[in-house]
Order: sequence, then C-alpha cells, then structure tokens
Amino acid sequence: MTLSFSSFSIKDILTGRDDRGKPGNRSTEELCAPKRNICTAQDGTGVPGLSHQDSLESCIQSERLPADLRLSFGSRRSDTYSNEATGEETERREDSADQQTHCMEPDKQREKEAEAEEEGCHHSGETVSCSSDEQQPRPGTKKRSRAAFSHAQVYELERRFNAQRYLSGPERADLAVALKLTETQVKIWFQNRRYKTKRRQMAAELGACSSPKTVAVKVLVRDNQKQYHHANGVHIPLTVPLYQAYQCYPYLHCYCQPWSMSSMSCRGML
DNA sequence: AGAGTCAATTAGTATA
DNA sequence: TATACTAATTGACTCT
Repeated sequence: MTLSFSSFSIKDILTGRDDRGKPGNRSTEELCAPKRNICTAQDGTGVPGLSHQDSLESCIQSERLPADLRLSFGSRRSDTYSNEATGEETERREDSADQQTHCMEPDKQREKEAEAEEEGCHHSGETVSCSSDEQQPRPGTKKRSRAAFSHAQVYELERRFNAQRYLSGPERADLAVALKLTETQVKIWFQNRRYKTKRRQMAAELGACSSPKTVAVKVLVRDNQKQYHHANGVHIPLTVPLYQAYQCYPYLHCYCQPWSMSSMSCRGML
C-alpha cells in the first residue's frame, strides 16, 4: 500500500515527481497565486500574498490578533542593522534586530552576544526585555533564544510552503521582509518544515504498513462519493486517517475549510 | 570559500 | 511535571 504523499527528496525533485518545489522554479509563484486571499476569505483581515505586503504587515501587527499570538512588537525603536545576506543597511524594528542577532551564524552570534553582555544587555529573544535582571545571563551560561512566530507568520509560511517547498534567494528575501523575519529564519523554517514533513510522512507510511487500523478508512468512502478528492486536485490519501493528515498539515483547515473548498486551490498541499 | 541542503540534536515554551 | 512542538544549532555533504 502506498501513500499519495509527495516526497521531497532530491531524487523526487530530479525525477519531476514534485517539480513544483524545485529550487528556482519561478512557476511556483503562479501556483501560489490562487491562494493569495485565503485570510480575506476567512476573516477579512486579509493576510495577503507577498504582493499585499502592507496588508500582511498590518495583519501581523494587528491588535486583532491575540497578544500572545503575536511577536512582541510592543516597544519599538527604529534601528539599523546590516542585512546578513545582502549587506544592505535596513531599518527594522527592535524585534527583528534581535532576531537577526540570534539567527546569524553561531560564531557571529556569540560575538554579538559577547558585545551585548559587555553593554549589560543580553539579547535573548524578541519577547525579552533587556532591562530585566533575571534575564541577565550567568557568566559562562548562554541562554538560547527561541522566537515564537505569530500565527499570521506561520500561516503565511505554511501557505508558501504548500505552494513551494524550496525558495530561491529573492523569494526568501521577499517573504522575510513581508513577514518581518530574517532570511535566516525563513530559511531555517523551511528547512525544519521539510524535515518535519519527511519524518511525518515516513512515520505515516510506517504506521500505514504496520497498523491494521487504517483498513477502517474504507468507511470514509461511501455513496459513491469521493470524500477527499477535489476537482482542483485536493487529495488526502485515503489510507491516512484525518487526524494524521492534520498532524502532517496542521494548517490544513486553513486551506480546506468546507466553505472555501470551491474557491481555493489546495494542490500545493499534498 | 561560501551558501545551500538534509539529518539529527538541543533547548525554550506551551499545554495537559 | 511530563510531553509535544518547534526554533535554533551542529555537522556532513553538494554545488557553483
């Protein structure tokens, strides 16, 4: 029994099984296009595609998002930093600068943190205040920061990932700017996401092979209705229970809500 | 050499 | 407090 999940291995890409995600494949922008207004369709807040960057920024920063779901865009100061990838001087918010600090190469990061320590201000993440004494690192113990991406950011990342598994440099830069993340964060997110998808796919395949539970999925097809096939290419493997599909694609509901199935393409999902 | 990838791991955070 | 999730780190590898 084989699953219909697409594999993202180099072999698969080279053999054209999943060439939508081929690095540098510009046509993937077109694949992405039909899904640009998903957020708008759902809640009117308009998480846009990259062409609607301003709206996305407002969505990311919007007070309509729960406070704990947003990156800490709270106290802001304009600051300049040197873009690690392009070397350009860019004005960004403090949180982005902090993220930049933690997303640079480890050696550089340690240097930066050492400088920060000398200044008595340890950058330990965008949600951490420099003025907090308890955030001061103990000598010799570096506390690694861990940015919590907002739902809006993850949503857009997922949406883009579903359209294309790999981003070219410019595409990554655009997405990073749109989401107010660093290019490194976007790169790492895609990297982790690919690996996560692959692991879960392998786990699902293992489970499908070893677990008799999946046989019961036959129930999902009845009355001659194709429960999980969609005219525009949506396909959830029938051998994978829905909860597994959700684990593989936790934002599945964002794309495949019943009310929006007819209006959006999910062909990038699987 | 530098930038990218994958694979594995580490570690911060939220949640049950 | 254990667990799951996931951002970040590390190291080996490929490619230009």
